[in-house]
Amino acid sequence: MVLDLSAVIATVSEDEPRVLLVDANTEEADSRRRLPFGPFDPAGDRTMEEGLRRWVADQTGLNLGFVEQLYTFGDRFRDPSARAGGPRPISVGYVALVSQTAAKRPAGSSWVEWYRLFPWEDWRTGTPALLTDVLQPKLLAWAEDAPEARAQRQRRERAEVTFGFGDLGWDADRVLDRYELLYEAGLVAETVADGRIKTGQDQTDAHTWTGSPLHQDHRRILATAIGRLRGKIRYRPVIFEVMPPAFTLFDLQRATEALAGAPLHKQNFRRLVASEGLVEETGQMSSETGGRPAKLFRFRRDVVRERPAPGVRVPRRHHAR
Amino acid sequence: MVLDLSAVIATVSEDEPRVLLVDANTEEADSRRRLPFGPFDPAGDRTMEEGLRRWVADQTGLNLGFVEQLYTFGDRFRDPSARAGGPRPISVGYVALVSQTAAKRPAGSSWVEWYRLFPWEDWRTGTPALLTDVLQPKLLAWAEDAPEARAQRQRRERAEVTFGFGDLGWDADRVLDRYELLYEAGLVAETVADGRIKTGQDQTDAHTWTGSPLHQDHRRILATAIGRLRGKIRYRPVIFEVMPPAFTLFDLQRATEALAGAPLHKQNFRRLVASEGLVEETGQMSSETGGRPAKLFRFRRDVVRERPAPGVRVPRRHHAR
DNA sequence: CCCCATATGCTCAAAATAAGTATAAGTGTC
DNA sequence: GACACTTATACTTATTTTGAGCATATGGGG
Repeated sequence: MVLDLSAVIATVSEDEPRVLLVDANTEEADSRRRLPFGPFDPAGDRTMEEGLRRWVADQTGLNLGFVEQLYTFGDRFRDPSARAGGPRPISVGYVALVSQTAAKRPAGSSWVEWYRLFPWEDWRTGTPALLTDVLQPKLLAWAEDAPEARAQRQRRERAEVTFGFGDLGWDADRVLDRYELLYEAGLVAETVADGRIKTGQDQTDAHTWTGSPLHQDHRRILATAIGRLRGKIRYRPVIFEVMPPAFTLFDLQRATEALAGAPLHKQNFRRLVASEGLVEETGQMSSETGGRPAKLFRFRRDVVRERPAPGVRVPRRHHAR
Repeated sequence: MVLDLSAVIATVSEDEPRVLLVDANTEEADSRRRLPFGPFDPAGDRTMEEGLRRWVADQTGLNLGFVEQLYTFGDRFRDPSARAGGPRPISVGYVALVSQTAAKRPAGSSWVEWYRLFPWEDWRTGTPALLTDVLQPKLLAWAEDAPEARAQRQRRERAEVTFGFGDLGWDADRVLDRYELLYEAGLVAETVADGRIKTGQDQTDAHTWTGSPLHQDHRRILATAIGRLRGKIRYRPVIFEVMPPAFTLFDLQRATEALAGAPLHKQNFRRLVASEGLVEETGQMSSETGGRPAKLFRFRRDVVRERPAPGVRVPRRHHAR
């Protein structure tokens, strides 16, 4: 049994949320992009989080700000290509945020826009076309494909709830549920790569919307991280971890929208952020906005001493537009 | 390195939330009460959750309903009595709920009211006297006790925020933060037992409010579980996991209050539960209430197909009364 | 000086919350 | 059987929060 630590290191730059992936090794035959990972050294590290910070600094030169343990992934067949036996890989997954200004590009890895890996999660410009045009029909077809009527209904209802079809509404935090459903339905690159497709259907075009398959269950770990971050921004001021020291309120809004994957009402956003005491004016202005110059703000650290659960107000659910 | 699975198995009976603890072994010298735990068998179990269900059924005869992974605990000195070296214990903590009707008492273990382990967390009958009379002054004294003014202020502010002193308000979900602070301040039995008390003060009376120390960091795992459950009841119908098949609305309210540790407004509670479609009438009545007979309700399973995040409305924060 | 773009301030209706009052329908007491 | 007492349930009201829009401010570029 081997225990390692996997890190979802995220940031927001140019209004896009990004995650650090280690490039596929072109030397190897079946290499895939993967999350950075390191061993856990029980002798050397006092805590797992400390161990994580250490090897991330060693490997990437990044100094992590916010770090939180996500989940421990230990299912058999995490790596379907290695069913033969061998040591079972157990990973403790972590999510970490770094400031967009600090996010240089470590050698051998890349900052990948996470909505290129989860395009159905990006509702910032309305309901994703992929969802209505491709995934919804394919999911319903998959439901029909079940052997008996009962299973068909169950599949259909599960799809309706997790994807908010009809007037159910989209629950932004359920990223993992949606990924798992798509995996089962054979609609992500990993299902195909894992050889789990049983039907005669050609579903290899999943690559066109999810990109190439990631290593092991790393896209699942990523989905867990995105869901956790979306929940977290509501009651902890983690959004400021990805911001530069000074920013306009609209910058802050776009970063929030990037993580939340949903558009926000501009006037209300600024009203709430200000009234909750999350930010304070720096006194300076930014004239890079193209129109009227915007005031620059900074994070008001005192807010954590004043209110127990300070975060940006983001609706958990929203509807198609 | 050893990996095991620890379980916080909780229920609510007679309006008290309870957790299953394995009794201390009176044969052994330094034995303490502990959470049930079992090994993780990578060869036998397909998933960790499956492994957990298996050994819980074997050891206790309980069939777990809701099960959720909590956190993986891997700090060095989880067991301060075993600093010498030796294998480092890593535990994946789980929280599980069982119905109060199914909760028989397995041999060698006991259902312990969790507010006997965390008396400051029970606000159902108002602000706990222990908090205002004992813990608050002792925490402030501990803050004063810091070596320099800066550290004093930091300690004081940390105590004020996590315990909501002044008009800050109590954040019911921060159970772990509060336990950790009390541990550092030497105000729980474990600090004393771990030999972490440095000051000359006699603080062994922590036993009088926390009871005897639990094994290793098991009270920390418990605190994590309570916090998680309190958050969870708001957006998942987990409260019904501890209810019998039929119940009155006031039964449901008391179970909710038990987990949340806060009183709820009766009329509003029933209005919300009904309007959210969480329950439906069974058509029967209960006359065991002492006054006017109450209608019996059952959980409406369909609610999870209708709304993405169905849960009981419980305020996250509340104030002293 | 006018147009355009964005920032910022303010209003208003709808919805959700919080906290009552009022009434119903049983049990037990005398 | 009248009455006190207990709990259940229905309904009202004030307040806060939210969602969405309109109006105005202030820069840059012709």
